Amino acid sequence: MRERIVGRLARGDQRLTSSREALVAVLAVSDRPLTIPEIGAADGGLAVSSIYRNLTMLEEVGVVHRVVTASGDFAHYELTEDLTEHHHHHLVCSGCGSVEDFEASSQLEDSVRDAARRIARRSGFRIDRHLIDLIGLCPNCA
Amino acid sequence: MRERIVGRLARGDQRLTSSREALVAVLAVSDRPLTIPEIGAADGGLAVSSIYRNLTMLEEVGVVHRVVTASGDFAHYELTEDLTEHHHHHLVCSGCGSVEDFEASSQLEDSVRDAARRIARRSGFRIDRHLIDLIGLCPNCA
DNA sequence: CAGAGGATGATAGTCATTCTCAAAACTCTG
DNA sequence: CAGAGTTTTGAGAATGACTATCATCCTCTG
Ligand SMILES: [Zn+2]
Ligand SMILES: [Zn+2]
Ligand SMILES: [Zn+2]
Ligand SMILES: [Zn+2]
Repeated sequence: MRERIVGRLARGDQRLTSSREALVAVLAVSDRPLTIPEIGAADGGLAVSSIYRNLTMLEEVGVVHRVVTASGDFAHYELTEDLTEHHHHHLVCSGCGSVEDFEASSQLEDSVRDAARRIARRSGFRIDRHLIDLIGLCPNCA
Repeated sequence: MRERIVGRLARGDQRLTSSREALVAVLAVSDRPLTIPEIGAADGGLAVSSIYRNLTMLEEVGVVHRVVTASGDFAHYELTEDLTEHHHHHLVCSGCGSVEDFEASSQLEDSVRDAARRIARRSGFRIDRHLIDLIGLCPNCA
């Protein structure tokens, strides 16, 4: 895993500094996508501007994925699926903005892939990934 | 349709002014969600602040739905599905941010509803709606 | 017509995110 | 280890989508 991260960084002429390793470690330990404030709190002494700069760069080289749910709210970050090798989707609370992971049934995944193939043929889009969000209110907000 | 819009506005103590009717008309004619600049261009002489204010209000009373794809990019607006009576999903270009509509197969819709039921039971979330985006590059950007 | 309540639009404010740049921390050679 | 060259960091300024403000304008009712 560390291996592959170093590899992807190298492909973009970037190094795995201790700040970046700390960011990745925080995300690796969480079972859900985290916001910048959450990451900052977990990591401790890393400047906000550095968190943003490094996460943006880590996204460009394919180590990290940015999850946007509502505008004007903090984005959430997680490791990319091909690093964790765990394809999943999101359960989003429209009250507090929190995000949790869930795994879809293989029937659901198959249906989405079918749809993607069909739509790609018809529309001329090149489809790279899909996104399935279930949106509602978490126990706290309900 | 105009009927139902007036009804929803009234429920929120709001009237259907000519500005609001113009906004709704622009959205009703489009086959895809539009950004604020697009709506402004289509409508002509309506102040940007009024477009924002009215769309926000129309969203609160359930006439309009705001579609957020990337942060720092314009949101897109469309009429709510229970006004158009046309449940659909989105094909999003990660290059230029454009959004198109597509209709999912009933098999896909069934699978999502199943997943929602199962996840709701397990997690305690109250799930209100689902979102399926296919993300890739449009013919222009590819 | 007067007056009250709401709608409009120009502009100022907010806030997540990005940019800037000087200082600090590496890296590499000798 | 020194010291030059390069990269990264951090504090604060800048950006830009969006929201709040408020004086003015409309639209009703009586
Ligand atoms: Zn919540
Ligand atoms: Zn999936
Ligand atoms: Zn495009
Ligand atoms: Zn659906």
